[in-house]
Order: sequence, then C-alpha cells, then structure tokens
Amino acid sequence: MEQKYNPHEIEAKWRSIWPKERDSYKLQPGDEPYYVLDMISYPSSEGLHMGHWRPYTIADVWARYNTLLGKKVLSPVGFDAFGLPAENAAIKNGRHPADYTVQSMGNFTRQIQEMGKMYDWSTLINTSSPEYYKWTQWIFTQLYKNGLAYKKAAAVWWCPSCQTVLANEQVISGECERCGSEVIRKNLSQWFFKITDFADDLLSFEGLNWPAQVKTLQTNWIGKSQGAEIDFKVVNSEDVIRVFTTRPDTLMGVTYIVVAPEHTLVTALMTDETKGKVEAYVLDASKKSDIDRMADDRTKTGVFTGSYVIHPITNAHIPVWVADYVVGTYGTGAVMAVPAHDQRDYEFAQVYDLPIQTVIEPVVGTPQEHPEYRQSIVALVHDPKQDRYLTINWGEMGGTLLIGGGREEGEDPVACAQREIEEETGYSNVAFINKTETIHHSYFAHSKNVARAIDAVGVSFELASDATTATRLEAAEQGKFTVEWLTADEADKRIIDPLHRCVFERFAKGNVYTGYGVLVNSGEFDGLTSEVAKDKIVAHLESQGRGRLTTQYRLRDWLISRQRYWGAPIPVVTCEKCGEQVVPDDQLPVVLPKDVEFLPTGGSPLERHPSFKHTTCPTCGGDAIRETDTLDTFVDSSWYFLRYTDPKNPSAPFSLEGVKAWLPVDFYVGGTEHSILHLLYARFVMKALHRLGHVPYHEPFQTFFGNGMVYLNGKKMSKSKGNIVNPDDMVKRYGVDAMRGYILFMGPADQDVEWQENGITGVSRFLDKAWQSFAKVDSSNNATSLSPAIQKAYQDVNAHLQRFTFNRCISSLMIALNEVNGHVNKAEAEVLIRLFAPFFPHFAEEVWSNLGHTSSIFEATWPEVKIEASQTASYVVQVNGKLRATLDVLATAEENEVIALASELTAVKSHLEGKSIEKTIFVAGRIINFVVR
RNA sequence: GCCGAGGUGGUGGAACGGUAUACACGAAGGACUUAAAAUCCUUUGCCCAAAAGGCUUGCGGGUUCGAAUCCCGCCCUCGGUACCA
Repeated sequence: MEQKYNPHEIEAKWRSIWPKERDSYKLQPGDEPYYVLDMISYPSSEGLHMGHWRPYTIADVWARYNTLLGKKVLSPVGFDAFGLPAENAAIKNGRHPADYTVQSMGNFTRQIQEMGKMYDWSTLINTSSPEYYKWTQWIFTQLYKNGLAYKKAAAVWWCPSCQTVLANEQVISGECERCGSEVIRKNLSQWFFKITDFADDLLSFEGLNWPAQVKTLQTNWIGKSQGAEIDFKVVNSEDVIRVFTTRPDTLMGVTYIVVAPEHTLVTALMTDETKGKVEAYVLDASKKSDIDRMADDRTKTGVFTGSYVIHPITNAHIPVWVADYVVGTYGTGAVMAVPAHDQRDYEFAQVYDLPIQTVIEPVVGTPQEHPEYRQSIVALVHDPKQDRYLTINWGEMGGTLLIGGGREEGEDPVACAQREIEEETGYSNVAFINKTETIHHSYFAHSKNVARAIDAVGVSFELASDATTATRLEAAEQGKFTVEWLTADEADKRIIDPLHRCVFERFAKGNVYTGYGVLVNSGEFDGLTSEVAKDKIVAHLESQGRGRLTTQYRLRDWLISRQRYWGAPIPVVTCEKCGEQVVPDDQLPVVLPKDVEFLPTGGSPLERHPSFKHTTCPTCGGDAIRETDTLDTFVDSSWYFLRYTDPKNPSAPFSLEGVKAWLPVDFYVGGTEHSILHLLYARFVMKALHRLGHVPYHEPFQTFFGNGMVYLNGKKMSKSKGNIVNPDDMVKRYGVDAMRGYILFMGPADQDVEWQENGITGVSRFLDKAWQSFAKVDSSNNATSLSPAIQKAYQDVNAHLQRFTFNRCISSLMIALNEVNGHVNKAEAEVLIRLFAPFFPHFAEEVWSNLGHTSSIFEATWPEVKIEASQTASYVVQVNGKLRATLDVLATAEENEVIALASELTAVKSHLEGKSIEKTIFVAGRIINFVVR
C-alpha cells in the first residue's frame, strides 16, 4: 500500500463518509455531556478567513480530543445572520439582506464543511429566522415584564454612517465598532437593558476558567468605585448640589464646586450677571464633539456661575463653576474640587487662580519617626530568606486578605484578617478601608507592597482561580517561608516602609499629592489618617442627612434599540388607551416584513411600513402603534448557546433538561476582541434569565479560551488594508490537515501571531513523512512494546493538551517522528495515529482504516500508555554553575557513586584541580554542581 | 496618565529556578538528476583559523550552588481605557 500522500483525495473521501447531522444534543442514558463551542459568526460573502480558521481549528481539536476521551460532545453550528454587518454588506451588493444572507450562509456552510469540522449540522440555527427571533423577542418581553428593559431619553452615541445609535461597548476609541466612522452624541429616546443591575454580579468570576486579561478588561469596563455622596446646599435657594467623591477625607480642602455643562441646575445657578457667559459656555461645550473633548490638549476651561454653596461642615460659602472637565454622565455630574489633592482640580485652579487648601500630609519618613501613624500599617511580614521586613498597607490594596489561613468557617475574611493582625501585632487600631468582597486581579497587580508580601510569605489571597496563587500557596506549604510578627519596637528598628519611599518619589516629580496620609487644617479631624477620616467624616455627614456612602460604576445600561431594518423587531405596542405594552407570548414572533424600504436614512425603516406600524392593541383591540426600532444583533448572540441544547423546539426557547445537562459551555473559543462586547452581554443575559428562574445557572461559559489574532505585516488582516491571506489557496495547495496543523503550529494559540506563508511547508512535509512511515507498518509484527519515543510523544501530547499549548503538541509529534526515523511497529502506529487524530482528522482516519480498522478512529478511545522508567539517568555536571560535561549512568546509581564518576570526568577534573570543593549540589537524575574556590 | 500583555538566533517560536536557542522556516554546502522541482545528508546564536575557551534571552542591579524564569530600578513594542472625581 505504499503510495504518495494525497491529502485532497483522502480529505474529500472522509468528508463524504462522516455524518453531517448527528442529533448529538439528544442525550442517552450514561452519556457524559461535553459542550464545545466557537463563537457564532455572521455570514459574509467574503467567506472564511484566518479569523475564522484559528478558533474553529482550536475548538475542533478540543471537540475531537474529548470525543476520543469517550465524552458525548456537542459541537453545534449556526449563523448570526441578523445585524448591521450583514445588512451593510447586502446594501453594498445591492441586495435584500434576506436574500443576501441566505446566499452567504450557503457559501459559508460549504466552506466550513470543507474544513472537516466536527460540527453537528442538526443544530443549525439562524438568528434571522422567525423560529429563532421569536425567542429573542420573548427574552425581551421577559426582561421588560421584570423591569430589566426600559425606554428612556438619554445622550447616546450615534454613528452617522450606519445611521443608528450604538451601545457604549460598540464605540471603540470614539469610532463605530462596525464601520470605523467617528460617532457623535445625540439626545434620543431609546431602549435599554438594565445591565447595571448586575454590575456587582458581573464582577465575580468565581469558578470560571477565564484568561486573567479578559477578567481584567471586564472589571475595568464595569469600573466600580466606592465613595460618598455629599450634598452642598445652594446659598439663597432650596437647590442642593450633590457630588460624588472617593475621597471624603479631603472634604475640608474643598475650595470650589464644579458642575458639568449638562447639569440640570446650571440654569438655576446662573445670575443675571453671569447668564451671558454661562450660556455661551454651555452652548460651546454642547457643540464640541466628544472627539474634541478627548483630544490631547486638555487645558481646562470653565466659567463661574455666580452662585455659592454652603460647606456642610464649616458652613463657608463656596463658589460654583461650570466646566467640561466634569462629565455629566458619571456620578452626579458634579464634583467637589480639592485642588490640593487632585491633579485635575489643581490644573483648573491654576488657570482661574482659585485657592488651594492643603488638608492631607503624607507620612514622610520611617515608622520610627512617626509612631503615631503606625495604625495605618496593618501587617509586618518577615522574609527569613532575605532577612527583610515588609509592611502591608491596607489603604493601598483595597481587598480581602487571609492571613495564614486561620479563618473559621463562615467567618468574614476581613474580620478574620483584622482579628489575626490585631492579635499578632498587638496593634489596637488597625484601619481597614475599601472592604470589597474579593480582590480582583488588577488591584492585586498594582499594589506592589502586597505582591511583595505574598511572594515573601505565601500569604493566601482570596482570588478567583489564578495560577500564580497556587504556586505561592505551594511555596508557603513547603515551609519555604514563614510569617513572623514583630513587636512594634523590633520592627521600628529594622523596617523601611516601601509606601513611604513611594511618597518621596511623588514629591520628587512635583505632582499634586493624591495619596493617603494624615489630615491637617481640618479642625476636629486633624491628626486622623485618611482611612479613619473617611469613616468619621461620612458618619458625621450622615447624622445630619448631608452625605452617605455610595458606589459608582462606569458601566452604563446596554442600549439595545437600532434604527435599522435587519434585526428582530422590538415586540412593543403602544395604545392610546392602554399605553405601552409588550406583545403577548402567543402573538410572537413579531415578524419582520420583507417589503421595506430599508436603506438607512436616519429613521427606523419600519416606520415607513404602514401595515407594520399600525396595528391593534393586544389588550383592548383598538388602534395601536408598533415600536419600529429593531434589536441590536448582540441581543441575538447573547443567548444562542442556550438554543443549541434544543435547537428545534417550537414551544420554548430551550428546554430546561437540555440546559441543565449541557450548560455551562465547557469550552468556549473566540477572539478576545469580544471581551467587553459579546462576553459581557452573554453573561448578563444568562444572569437575568437565572434571576427570572428560567435557567439553573448564572454563568454561560465555564472555560473561555481567547485565541489571538493573525497578523500580516504587523497588522490585523483585513480586506480594507489589503493584507489578506486566503485560506482557500493554502488548502488547495497543501490540504486541510496541513492547514490545521500549521494554524496550530504557528505559535501559542492564545497569542497574536504573524502569518508566515512558508511555515506551512514544514507541516506539509511532516505529514508526508508520517504518511510514508505509517505505510511501511508491518501488520504481521505482533510486538507490543512501545519505543521510548512513542511513550514520550504520548506523555507530551497529553501534557500540552492540558495546557492548551497546541503548538507544542504538533512539535511533540514531529519529534516523535524524527526519533522513530520511519520505523514503527503496528502497536506503535496505533498509538501514534490516535495522537494525530484531533489535529489531523482526515489523515488519521485514512491511516486508521489502512491499519485494518473498519470503524472510525473517532469511535476508538484515546490511547492509554504505560510509561516505563528509563534504565539510565543523564546528569548535567557543572562547576560553579557552568556546564562542563554530561554523564550517563544507570538509573539505580547512588548519589556518592555518581558524584565520584562526575568528578573524574576530564572536562570536569581540569576545573577542579588545585581548588577545594566547598559544596556539592546533587539533584537526583538531573544535575551535579561542584562549588569550588 | 492609568490598566493589561510582551521583548529569546536571519524568521515563527521552545525551555516545573537546573544542558538557553527544542520544533519548524529560511540560508549555505553536498548527493540524486542532462537540468530543474521534489527528496535525502551536513552546517547554521556571536567571538576565535580550528580546538580549548569566552560571550549571549531589551538595559542596569540583586537573591541563588545555579536566573530567560524570582526581586528592585529603567527602556521599548503592542492592546485596552481615557478629564470616571
């Protein structure tokens, strides 16, 4: 059967044999369900590109691997055919979106099937079909009925090219996520989903195996910040200006108040004298685009309103200014300005010559110079290895610290840390601030004090699953470090507090001091540390009803309405008598009519379709008007993974049993560019459905694998840049398996890679050589022993699969093939080819068949190989850490024997002569290091 | 500015604190061939004629018997974010 490897023939053959539809979402008793998913894509006529191939290949490898492990794998497929991208492409091609997407889906289907993906086409869904969007609309009505969908007038982003509003998440650096046009602000009445209701829930990634980077991105996007609201009563008026601040400890340093130009009180605040100037300023600000406001030149501008407010503690009169450095949409749209301790306020004060009042003084110096502030140091950590003492300053870290793991069951971690620290240090006034439930990775990273302390002692943090934590805990358990608490006197003698060094640096750079410290010029609060002062000042205000603790988020509600045609109609009807109401379930779907003048003109196209717009009221039967906006396509894709578990169900969006069995998705693959779009929306919808009792879980994706992008000439591949590599051409030349192999071999799957055309020849040659080796297998040879090379390949491929280092899987297979040098016995071939199978499915299937098997290799099981211990051990021999020789000995050799042999090696001996051996490092089976002098 | 990821040969990239440069591409030389392609063999981090030896993971320090890896201080590249109080 010696013949040349002909990938095209083999691949076409197996694709015609493999079943396309398998109903794999239907579970049988005893099945172990495993859900592998890649992100639903919108079908474009341009076809598949590298952006599809990479995640698709990764997901397919994982699906096939898990199939071989004996799991029942669901690997579904569908198209997100609704939405702007599809509609824009249709318009460009002069077609109706419905026809255009049907054609594109046909092309896509053919191309995907040519990839040899293990998709189950019986799951096929199309978000633009009434059978699907009926349930997208149903989800809207469910959220509406529970107060999670609402319409309101707001300043929203508008894309002048796409002629529609956009969600905040869809504006990338001031440009439309789809077309790249500069967006502008408009005041419009729009529909929103109340994602802010879930802000805190979305901050927790507990139990999820997600890349830290994506978690950080989402955490920053949500932007939680804790502080206080403080009310400033306007002089000679009943009006109150409410400000938000994270620094209530600086209240005594407030020298003016700033409101945003959009603030509702601006008109009331201006006086006859200032009216002209203020109105001109506000008008000017409204004309300024956000792009201008984002420009580099940030010279602060503003104008005095003519009004004053009363300071809630001193009763002093404080001037109120309008300035556009305060944004109207965050917090309360007003700030208390503390120019002494805030960079922006300082700059503004400089421009308009406003008073600057210092109220915080940093603690400069060492603790022994300032014993009175010792309360702000919460932990002293001793690292015996380096004999150094570290402090942890709670104010810097904002999180939960578990000291030594002595937490009793159910005990609050903060309380525990406080108790332990107080017990251990004898410090009585330990100050805690920012008591958040968990430490997020970002907090952890920018607190150098804490990071240092953890490294030194392995203090356990309550972090979401994070590899570095495990390593550190391990170190602590192995007793590499101990925690030693000093008395204050002992510590004072030896400690240098890193925080204080940091303070010096800030001053050296000439910045405004924005850190924590001790209050001065603050009357009754003088001498308190920032941490303590915050609590006391807020408590004081609260007792008078002038302030309270509060939390702000950067996250805004999700704007879901679009003034475009190609989307699910928002299922709302407004009747003069009965008011606004959602369409009842039995009248869903609200069908999107086809005969619509859909070219974007700024208004909703459905508005111009009288028989759609004018309808009857579901309640009273009278005349009523339909909502003519359509839903953002991200709504369609925020629940599709649920539909796959029961894709044809006509009476429900999904079945509870299906969701219970399959969700959360075990392995989800896609580009990290969706970190704060799709991935955040999908989590929100899942949490909302969970709150309403429709699903038993609140997270959709257990493991998310974010694949990197493929670049060409240093830039993301895109048609407009003209730097596209067409996968089809590669497949035509080298075959699908070579293409898959190369996609994986290029580099780590989670990192961006630069496309190198030549690289694929290496994989192609490898397959060719492998083919020759398998073809030579002597099937009459009954030997069962497996060569060390095959054993190693088995070990390595397994290890690399666990770590998702697919590039190393391929190189391990290459190494094995080089090692066996064209000769494998039948037993070895049967193991090796199954290791090939997830990566090179067609190739493996053909070889498997040639080896005499009548059923598919994917009905076989992943091999189990017993690893035999090696007979010999190979030592590296060093002198003073420099490599001098290698030494092969029997694995059973004793330590002193090996050392004796090593010291006699000529290459070693010459470096030992005339010197005395101070120490000999011996690591069994690995290394010998002679330390000489 | 802030947050995150990264910096290793000519290139893509390997390396639980333990032989740095695996695997592959490319290049050079050779074999086969009338010739080319394909294939096979050899060489391929730098210095030195070779050997011996020395140097080398962005830069500078440190810890360690031993550092690409850990710590401290910098520089550069790429992503995210942006007057968020």
